[in-house]
Amino acid sequence: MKEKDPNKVKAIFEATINLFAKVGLSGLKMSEIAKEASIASGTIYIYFDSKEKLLNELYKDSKQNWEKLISERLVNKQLPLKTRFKAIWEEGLKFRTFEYNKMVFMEQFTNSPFISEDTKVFSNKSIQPIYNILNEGKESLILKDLDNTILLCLVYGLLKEISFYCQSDNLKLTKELIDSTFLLCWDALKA
Amino acid sequence: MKEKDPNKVKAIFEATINLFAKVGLSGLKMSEIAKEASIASGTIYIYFDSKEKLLNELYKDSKQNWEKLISERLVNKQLPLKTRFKAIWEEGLKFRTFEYNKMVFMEQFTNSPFISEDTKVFSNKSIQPIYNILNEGKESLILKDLDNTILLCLVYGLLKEISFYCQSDNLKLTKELIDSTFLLCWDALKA
Amino acid sequence: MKEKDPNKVKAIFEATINLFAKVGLSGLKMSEIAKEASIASGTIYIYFDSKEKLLNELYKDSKQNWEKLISERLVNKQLPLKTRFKAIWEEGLKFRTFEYNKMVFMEQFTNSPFISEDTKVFSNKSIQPIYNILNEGKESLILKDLDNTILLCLVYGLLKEISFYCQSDNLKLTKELIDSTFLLCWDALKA
Amino acid sequence: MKEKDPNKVKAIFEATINLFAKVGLSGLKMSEIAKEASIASGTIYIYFDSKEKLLNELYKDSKQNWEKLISERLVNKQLPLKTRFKAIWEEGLKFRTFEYNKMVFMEQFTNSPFISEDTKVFSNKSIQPIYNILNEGKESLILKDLDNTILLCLVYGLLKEISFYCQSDNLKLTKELIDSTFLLCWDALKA
DNA sequence: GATGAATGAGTTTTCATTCAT
DNA sequence: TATGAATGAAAACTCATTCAT
Repeated sequence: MKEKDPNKVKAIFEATINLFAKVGLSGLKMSEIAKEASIASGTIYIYFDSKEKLLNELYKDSKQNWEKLISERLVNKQLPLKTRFKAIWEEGLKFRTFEYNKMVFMEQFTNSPFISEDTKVFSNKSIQPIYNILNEGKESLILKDLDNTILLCLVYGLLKEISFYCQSDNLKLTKELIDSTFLLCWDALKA
Repeated sequence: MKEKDPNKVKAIFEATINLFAKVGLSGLKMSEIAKEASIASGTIYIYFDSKEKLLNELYKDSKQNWEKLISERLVNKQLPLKTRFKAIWEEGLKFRTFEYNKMVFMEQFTNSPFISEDTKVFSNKSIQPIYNILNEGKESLILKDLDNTILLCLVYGLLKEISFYCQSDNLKLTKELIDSTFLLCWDALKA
Repeated sequence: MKEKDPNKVKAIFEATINLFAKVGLSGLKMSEIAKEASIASGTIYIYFDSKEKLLNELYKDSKQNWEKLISERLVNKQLPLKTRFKAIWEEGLKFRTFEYNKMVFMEQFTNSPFISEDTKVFSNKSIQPIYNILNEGKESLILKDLDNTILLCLVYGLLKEISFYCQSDNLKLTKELIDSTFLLCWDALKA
Repeated sequence: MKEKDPNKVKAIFEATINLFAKVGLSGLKMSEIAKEASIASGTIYIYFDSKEKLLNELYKDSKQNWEKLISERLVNKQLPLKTRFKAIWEEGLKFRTFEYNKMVFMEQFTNSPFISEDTKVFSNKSIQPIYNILNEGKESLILKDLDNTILLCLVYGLLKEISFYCQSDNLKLTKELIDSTFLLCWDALKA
């Protein structure tokens, strides 16, 4: 990625995600991305060497956003675990609904021929903070003593599904929804 | 051979799913599918008019398998709700793990340029039986009185995530896993 | 062309001409010819080595039919030239209307990549008898003293056009039509 | 170059006709057309959606050229009918000889699998002006009182055949040829 | 001999990428 | 830098021909 107009990079990323939401990963065409970004197709190549590079950069960018959010939400250790967890839940649900297409892009991209070896080894620190809070909950006997992988499946699984229905307007992201879905989540996890 | 070989359709479907697992939807090439199915590329076109048709048929077939399973599991109304639900859970988890790639294919296909209008309106009776059991549980005050969409998000979300880790060998599909994940699920749903 | 069932050869020829009338030379497909002839596509290859061979054989066969007709019509030298010419005209018009598609096939085939060197040198004796009658007419000062090529253009040109409209039912091949078109032809040719 | 090159359409049309003259309709290949037009095969698809579209557009363009010529030649009503008719004859013969391949393309295309329903209903105003002059001639008792279809068969038939021999250099398009062929035509038509 | 599913070479068509403007 | 027409390698698709039955 060359250092040129940063707004254009952002525009290209946005156009790519918007298009992805419409046509999926397999439907993404450079010419269409350019059209969606209101630029010429050749212009994309000023910012990205290839389609593969563009998608990998977009993946990394999206992943960093998500990780940044998670880690930012985890600072305050003063509050009770349930309160902290709920804060993460709320933030996660909002973020995932708002950035739904980015998240789905990330998931599909991981299992596509576009992902480079380089990107595959890209940081996966997003899981660590959540791991920590789960460990803390298990140690203090608040949460079920199950493998973190299993507990995370519940949290992420519910998060993904709910955010899907929210972004497609089958569910409204209200305070009530956040509360009731967190209740489901918590009842499942608690010892 | 003079008669159209019914096994060939199956072989093509399997080859497509296998390849999909390796390269994703965007990486699927007719020539590669043919190679994977050990037939000539032209042969695919004897059974399917086009790539689009093939993928749509595969989608419908996969969906029907899933729906068939769900509805078959729901016959015996004698047993208590929790027992019946657990049976579905176990079966669903096994099926989804075993047919993991088909399930992911279905999800990605739904948001791809390949899906036809025809397929979009294809039956969605898979949800009905589960809806019924959820309604029954809510009426008898066993389950939380929440929107079915929300409750299904929990069930499906957990199912999807667990089966993902099972098929990738990060989790083993043992009796213990089935029990503990069902416990998570049930604790979440129960009133 | 192997010597097998001669009816099948005829059926294949007919099917080819019928199909040609519908889809033109470029639209001819071996599988469609087979279907039109109510046989399997492989069967065609028992009678003809290749598509090219089939078309070349059909061309030769069609050409021979036409030449046979012309020469048969020219035997009786007793009658006056105009009478003999009119007989040819009538016969030619009937034949061309009836065998319209064969004639058009022949014309298009001549200018196609299918025609073999072998067929190109195939006899062209069809013109000779007409040449003779034109020469006779010019010698006896009945017909215009113009190049035979030019005179033939008039005869064939009118013949082709009229037969086109007859076979497409825009003209009816009645005695009146034969008379009036022959009159046109004769008025043009006569000195 | 940033603007679509209007000459390119013309170049593609010309390449197609040139190639058609060599290999016929069934021998036309997009890659060969591109080579003949000295462009990349992909470039054709910037100007035409498909081979079918290209051929249909070429047909319409060719037809319009012919119609334009015919109608332009018919303006001056001052001159005697025979003079006007001869002018058309001369012009038609020259045009048809010069554009011989276009004319043959048009005829073969009409009976091919490429022609679209859209093109089938494409204007056929070329006949009208000639119809008018024939009607005028019949009313003033100069021409034979025969169906216009029949009279046109003679005119077009002769025109087609003569131009065929001219373009293939078996006849030379001299003043004498124009005169003698017109004489043939006129003798046929005149009452 | 007859069949028609299977084959794969040869087309058409797509689309990431280049490059003249 | 920005453009978008042009490119051509690669993918989808066709269809003459083969061959097991």
